[in-house]
Amino acid sequence: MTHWLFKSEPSTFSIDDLMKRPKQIEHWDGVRNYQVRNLLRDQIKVGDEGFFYHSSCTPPGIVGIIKVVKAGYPDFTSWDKNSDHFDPGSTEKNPRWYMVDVKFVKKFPRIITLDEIKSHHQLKNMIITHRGNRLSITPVTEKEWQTILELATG
DNA sequence: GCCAACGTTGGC
DNA sequence: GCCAACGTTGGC
Repeated sequence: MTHWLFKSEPSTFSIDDLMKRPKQIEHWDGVRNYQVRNLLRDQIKVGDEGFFYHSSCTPPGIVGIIKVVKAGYPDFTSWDKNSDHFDPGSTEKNPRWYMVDVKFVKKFPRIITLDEIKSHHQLKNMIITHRGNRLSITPVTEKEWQTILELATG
């Protein structure tokens, strides 16, 4: 099983929003980056777990865990003219963008802030700490996964 | 196929 | 609100 980090702006979609969804499941739509599209289509599998990261907020950081419950399938918002994520180059017959379904697993008792990640010797190389990183989903190593779990749950 | 311009992301 | 980073676009 691979671990991932899913980044979202809480003003758009937060872990609390996910908790309130029916069955606590939501599709992770709107990815419009080819590297991340490839991850969604080819790499991210049912049963994979990921951290939920809040970005563009104060403070940014990891707030909990989610689980993949449906593997990559076409992102239908891409051919919805009324969607913010509409892409005329993507059609139902020839989809360009993919998404997965994720389910809420747990919310941490405290946020693991980006500051804390950057200053931790075992976490400071996480992709999330890289300046200018624009990938909204990134792989997390086993070591990083375990280290953060320990920080979050003591 | 190069590369400058442009748009977006996201921390600060 | 600024700006660095970097992916994407489009002219050539």
